[in-house]
Amino acid sequence: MPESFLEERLTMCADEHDPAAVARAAADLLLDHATASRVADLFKALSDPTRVRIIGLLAHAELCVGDLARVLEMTQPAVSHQLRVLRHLRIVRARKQGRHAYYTLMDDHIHDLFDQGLAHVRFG
Amino acid sequence: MPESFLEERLTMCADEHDPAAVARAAADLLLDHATASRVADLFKALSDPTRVRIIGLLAHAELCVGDLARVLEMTQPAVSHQLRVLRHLRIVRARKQGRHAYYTLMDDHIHDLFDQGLAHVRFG
DNA sequence: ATAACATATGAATGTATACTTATATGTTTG
DNA sequence: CAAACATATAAGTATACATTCATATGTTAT
Repeated sequence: MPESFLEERLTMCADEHDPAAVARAAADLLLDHATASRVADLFKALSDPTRVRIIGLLAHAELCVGDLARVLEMTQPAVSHQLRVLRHLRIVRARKQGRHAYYTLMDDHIHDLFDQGLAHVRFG
Repeated sequence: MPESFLEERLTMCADEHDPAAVARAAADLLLDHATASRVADLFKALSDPTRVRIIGLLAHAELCVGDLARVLEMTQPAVSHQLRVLRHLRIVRARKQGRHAYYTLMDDHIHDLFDQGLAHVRFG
């Protein structure tokens, strides 16, 4: 009964059930490499303390690079590098005005993820 | 007006506003290092394609190490290594029975995060 | 134009980490 | 007890990456 494996969360084990059924059921649940990599990349954005702090700040306000560096007490190139990472992951957006670059979060999904992760750490 | 910075999402810039007010407002929003690291560690669990696939499987069923390795088409030590990482991050729990170790997700928060990340990748 | 400033990029370095091969620990079966 | 099996760990390697220092690009002000 391969379907039953999918209905609810129970134990699959090739030693105790039909190995072919287990293999088939698990293969249905398994993410392909491409999707798994995209999900991993998304979470990688929030897997570094500096980026978490940056995202936490940008969740509330638009800030320029210099202020970010000042508040984080980090060098400007270090902050700029992380902003580039976040930019390439399409998590952050830069608005250039004069000699400043103002950064904000690209969308609210990241904001939601951030809040959920923070909540899990604080009460959970 | 430092409070106004906190109310809504707007632009802060030490060059255009009172630098002290910006510094104070941003410092209020800034996560401390310890919290940021814990949040980062949580997301680190989902920042690797292999772990994403493992978590995706365990979100639906309890599986033993051998089956995980078979389904993922990876060596047993490689899977065991990632399971140890997830165990140390308290994201996964092992139930030992006989010569098998059955793994499940520790709690549903991870399940929620996984779903949200996957949704963001698939639609959005 | 030149100086001062804001940001981005490049090279280099140290550290973390994902996987492999080999082995150790512990469990069932003969 | 011995053999086969399931899982965990150790050592080694290769890659990824976060930061620093130095420099490049571009903007405003004098």
